[in-house]
Amino acid sequence: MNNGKTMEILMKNAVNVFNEEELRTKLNSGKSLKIKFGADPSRPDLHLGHTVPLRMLKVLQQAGHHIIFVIGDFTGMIGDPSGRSKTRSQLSYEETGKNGQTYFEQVTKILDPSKTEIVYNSEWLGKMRFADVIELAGKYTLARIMEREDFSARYSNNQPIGIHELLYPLIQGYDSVAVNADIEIGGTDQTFNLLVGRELQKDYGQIPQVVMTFPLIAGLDGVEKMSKSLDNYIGIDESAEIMYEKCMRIPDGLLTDYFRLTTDICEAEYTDIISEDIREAHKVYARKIVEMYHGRDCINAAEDRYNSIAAKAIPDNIDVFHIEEYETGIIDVLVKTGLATSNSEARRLIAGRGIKIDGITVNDFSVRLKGKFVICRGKNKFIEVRMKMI
RNA sequence: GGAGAGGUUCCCGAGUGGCCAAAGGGGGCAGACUGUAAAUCUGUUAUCUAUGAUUUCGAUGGUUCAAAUCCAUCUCUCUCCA
Repeated sequence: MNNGKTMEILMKNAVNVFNEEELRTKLNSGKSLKIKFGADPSRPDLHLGHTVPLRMLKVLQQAGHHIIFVIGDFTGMIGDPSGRSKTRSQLSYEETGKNGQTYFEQVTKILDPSKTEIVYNSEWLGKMRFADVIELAGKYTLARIMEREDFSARYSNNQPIGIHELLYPLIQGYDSVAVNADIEIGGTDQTFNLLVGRELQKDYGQIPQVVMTFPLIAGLDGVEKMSKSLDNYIGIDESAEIMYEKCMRIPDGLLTDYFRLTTDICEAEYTDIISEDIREAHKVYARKIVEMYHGRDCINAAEDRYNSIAAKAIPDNIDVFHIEEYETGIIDVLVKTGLATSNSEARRLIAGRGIKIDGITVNDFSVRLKGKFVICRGKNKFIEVRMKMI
């Protein structure tokens, strides 16, 4: 891939580039550049939202550049106390190491492992003495930190701001100094932090990194950004069937963004399908995503399963749950299989006509069950139960 | 160091002695409609051996026939002043 093409793809997707001229110069220098990308160490469960910048990293990789993943294990080990009641679980060295490994396995579904390096920021942050921290803190001013909108908003609303929180941008920015990054990539929510890195590099006598930010995609709820904790995500580790199903649930208005930011399908092609038949467009997207993360061979099975559920039929390969009893009540079965979390919830679901056995709605709490049957909650949770046979 | 405001069920937030398992909203779940979308409407959202019982309103103890509500102590959080 030539530099012009690389530049074009980056510019097309980036929200902001600081700044474009520097980027062009660096790309044309002929050097293999160091591209920094920061990663949260706590939960290495990547979803499609993460793939937006990852795909840009791939483009850079294909142009011969070197990716450095900085795992923020140092901050992970301190634990961020801003969550109030819960003290965030502190991660051990083994855990962060393991998470890093998992992370690597997931990102290499997209990236070339031979050009991808993982480093942990505890390597340098852990060695800093207090004097070093003071020196770092002295490079920035309160006024500049307060430029960050969330800080200033919290301040004017009399919300607490921890001193360590003020330091976070500096800590993260220092990572850029430590790895001497040429370019840093991140989501638009990281803009401020990335720019701090750029400023700090100047202070430490380095050539400042080019900062590029990319859009965050909204999750399946259509409002919030995609995130695991909001449960509105499509995980790249999820099964082909689940992926397909979730893709079909993407709100119509967001499909264009999903196509643009998470696939290679060209603009003309997807805009055509979307304007013609939005339903078909979802299918095209779902197939593409399954293909990307599970391979072409998995597409048909995932699609068939989806269609059979949509037709209100029971899918072929559903989870089987064994109960070591000959006979028991419906409520017991719901709780044992995890379809309900308590007897009360089980009763509620039955009262609300949300439970079916072999396709027939249950309307009596006292139903006794035995043998083999398929039980479902709502429209898409199915479990085949096999009781002990006589 | 001083002054003040707070801690309510998944979240936000009402509730100042019985009608409180606790308003309202959000979110979740289920139903209708549909394209397993969105929007809309409905129901539901502590637990249990279930027309009843048990536990829940930061913690512990107390007052009372009766406490989320009153008192004491403790604890945590936030704001302001110095």
